[in-house]
Amino acid sequence: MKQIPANFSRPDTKERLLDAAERLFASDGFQGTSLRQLTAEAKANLAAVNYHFGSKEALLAAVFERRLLPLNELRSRNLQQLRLGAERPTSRQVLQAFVEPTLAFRDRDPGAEAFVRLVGRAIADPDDTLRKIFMRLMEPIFLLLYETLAEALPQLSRSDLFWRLHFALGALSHTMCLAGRFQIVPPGVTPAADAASLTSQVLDFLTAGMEASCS
Amino acid sequence: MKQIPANFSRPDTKERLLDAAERLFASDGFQGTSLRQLTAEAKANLAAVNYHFGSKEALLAAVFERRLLPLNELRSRNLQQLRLGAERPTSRQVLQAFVEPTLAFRDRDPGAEAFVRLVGRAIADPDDTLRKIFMRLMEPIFLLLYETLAEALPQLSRSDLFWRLHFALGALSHTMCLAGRFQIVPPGVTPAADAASLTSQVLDFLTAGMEASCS
DNA sequence: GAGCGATTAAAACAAACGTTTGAATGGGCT
DNA sequence: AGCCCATTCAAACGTTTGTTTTAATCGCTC
Repeated sequence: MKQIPANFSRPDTKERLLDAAERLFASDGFQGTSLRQLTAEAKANLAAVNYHFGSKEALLAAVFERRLLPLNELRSRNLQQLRLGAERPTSRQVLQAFVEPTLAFRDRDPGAEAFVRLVGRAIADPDDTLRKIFMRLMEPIFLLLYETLAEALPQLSRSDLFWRLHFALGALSHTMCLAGRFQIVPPGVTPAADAASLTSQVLDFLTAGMEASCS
Repeated sequence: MKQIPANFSRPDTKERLLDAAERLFASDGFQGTSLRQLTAEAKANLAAVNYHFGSKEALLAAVFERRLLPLNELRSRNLQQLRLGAERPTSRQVLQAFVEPTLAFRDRDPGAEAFVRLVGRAIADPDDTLRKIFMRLMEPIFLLLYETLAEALPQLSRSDLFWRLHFALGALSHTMCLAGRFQIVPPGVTPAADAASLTSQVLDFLTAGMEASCS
């Protein structure tokens, strides 16, 4: 016999599913997260995913869109402002416009950290579905970032810039993915990881790398 | 009725399984690769995996050990030589000792490219099993790399160096993972990807980043 | 030829999976 | 009260999965 709770329908079911999905996709991956696990964590019924989102894949897309669209909106605004400025932007300014909102995003609410981890890993995820969703959402901002950096670094060929941007994105993605969790820590190392000092450190590294002279 | 081929037992079954596993784990991930898919590609029977390796997980470990142990041996020798030298190594020399064999590895045989992709992704793989195998095998060389860099960059605090090493490994991993395959290419970009010029480019970037002054 | 051990095969097992189905529930409206 | 629609529920469906089981095959040795 079916068990139906006293307060049958809850208006926040969709949100609970998104929150649980965000956490579990970040920690266990898309394939490593079953819908039964996910709906248990969300205190929802298994069929709720198909009802609200249509499929597991569509839920994944919704998880990404929920936060990545606003984040990219913010990044895009930052970059557009630099391009409209009176002076040519420096590479540090461009990178900062992209990196700062990204790393600061982590502290906005409890779920955001999981999201940052998920996005940090997305670029290299073995799952085609996940990687394709991510790339679709990232293409416009990637191209804008690339073109804005090209303005800042006119001495670099487009292909060299392309490679360097990938090195930079690799470094940033790894940083996001780590989220201050280290499995191997050498003696004498106590890595601090507040967003502001981490941002400063990664910008030092990336700016120097982008501006390096060719050998 | 069982179908038994004329030449019943083949001495290379184990190797074919390892090769197929390497390719499929690299392209589809550990979880995304089924044993049926894998044994079909290896032209072996489903039970062969359990017979020769004991489990899917043990096969994964064997795939990693087959190439990563010799690669790390080579990296380790390179680094040890630098530490035994008369002069303090430069950060570029240290990074080169680590990066060069890694990117050059790709060209040694047809399967090695898949392996490089697999390793490039391993650091951030959502699958715990895979990541743990990888980290177990990487811990000694990671610590050696860290300590050798500490010699090269005595002006950096150990914690700053730790972060920068992670930025560098993120950039390298992403490069390995990409393997010259790009989904988003801006107009006017024709990225060349031969190992030697790629190595030079990534070393320029990483060296500058490691040596950046703090802001 | 018989026995042995290594190797291979197909079938079987138990579990897990995303999706679908049909019924129940609750709130709003007439 | 009855109807409608949105939402939730448990069961069912068909498929897939890693592992195990049992028997057959082959080469070697005596």
